[in-house]
Amino acid sequence: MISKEHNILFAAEKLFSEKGFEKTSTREISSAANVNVSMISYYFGSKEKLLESLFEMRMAESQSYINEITIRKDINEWQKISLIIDRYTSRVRELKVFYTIMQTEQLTNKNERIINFLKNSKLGYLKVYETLAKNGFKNKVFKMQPNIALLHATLIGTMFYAMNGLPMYKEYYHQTSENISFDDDYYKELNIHIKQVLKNLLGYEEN
Amino acid sequence: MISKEHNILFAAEKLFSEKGFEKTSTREISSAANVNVSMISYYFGSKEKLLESLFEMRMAESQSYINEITIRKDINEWQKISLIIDRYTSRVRELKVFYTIMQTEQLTNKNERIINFLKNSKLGYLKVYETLAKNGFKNKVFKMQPNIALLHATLIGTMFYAMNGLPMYKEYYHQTSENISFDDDYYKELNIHIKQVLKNLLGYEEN
DNA sequence: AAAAATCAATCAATCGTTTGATTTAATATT
DNA sequence: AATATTAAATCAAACGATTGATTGATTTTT
Repeated sequence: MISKEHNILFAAEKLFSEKGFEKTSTREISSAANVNVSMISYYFGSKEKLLESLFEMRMAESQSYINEITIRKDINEWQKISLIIDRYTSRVRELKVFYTIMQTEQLTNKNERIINFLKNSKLGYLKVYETLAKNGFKNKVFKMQPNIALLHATLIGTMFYAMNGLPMYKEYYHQTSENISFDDDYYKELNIHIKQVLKNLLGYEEN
Repeated sequence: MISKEHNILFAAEKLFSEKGFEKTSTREISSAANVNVSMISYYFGSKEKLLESLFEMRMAESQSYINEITIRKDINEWQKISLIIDRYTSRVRELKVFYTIMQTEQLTNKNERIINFLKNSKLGYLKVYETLAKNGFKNKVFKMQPNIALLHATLIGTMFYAMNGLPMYKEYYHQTSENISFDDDYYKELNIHIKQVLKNLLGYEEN
């Protein structure tokens, strides 16, 4: 059984994603979560802190798998990057609602805690890519040393923009929004596309 | 002399970009534009329609230069794409405030007129890239025929994500936000980076 | 019997918008 | 050119609605 605290969190996540933080009222959240309005303040303190809690939860989840991959010694740097892309693609798809919120808040949010979540997350990724690219170059896996910030921008930018564009793309090809196999193919293609772009940027050639 | 109507429009654009549409009140807009609150309804009908007017203005501006480039016969397909990227990069930088709004509204806005502005804009770009890629392949300028939707996602996604990431990137390198030559270099690098990615995707090789 | 959870009701604040009066500008009439 | 008439622009004040949050009583759990 899921606690009321989690009900509020998940209901809020869904609504924030669909309508944005400001357009979502605490009354909407509470009725979607089947709790009294006052429960939001009771459990989280405020609507603002509810958003912070949401970020706290989702950001913590994503930290773990990166280290897991980077410390492996049985695969080379490209295979590590390839794995990170795989995990990230499926995670972004799985948590589409949250990543929509993240993108929005990245653009206008002034909350210090949230800004810090985003900053730390981004700097963490940059550090990982930098190390992998450097080691990969040293080990002759990669032939080039691209600008890591731009490489990251391309990776994340492509991922998010392709994700956001899917509904329109789907409509353009006269697909109903329920057709999930269309989505599967789309994300599969996206995954290959991103890897191809990164291969080119890093100068990686398969044997 | 600029009319009050324009004052409102530009004040709103700045505020929407900084705080988001919902967090910006009509009173803030009116005092930033040095007009009475009621002037918003008087000139635009409502706050919502003010946003629509803003989209109408900015979207109309961007349509023209694309056709201008595509119909040229003195340059090949890669040169056309290269030119479009140049124009788009400088435009996005110049109208950063508006494109921030555009990105936000793309994620949560439900207004039909705005959705249509965005849809038509995107479909227009896709059509242009599709034609250029096809003709370029036929004329042996390009060696590959990539997925246009994903190519577009990479182009736009990289551009926006790199743009949004600039302040953090700047802070990371201990640059003051007033240092514009840092920005110049950054956008120059970004421009080259995007072109490199597209060259790889299209299979274009310089002579 | 103490603590935690839940509730309906209410709070002040802020929101977008409208009102009706007033001023300014444009047009018509003498 | 001077005056009268109409239209456009501007304003302070107020509107009803909604917002996030809190209260203090009540129920449930420990």
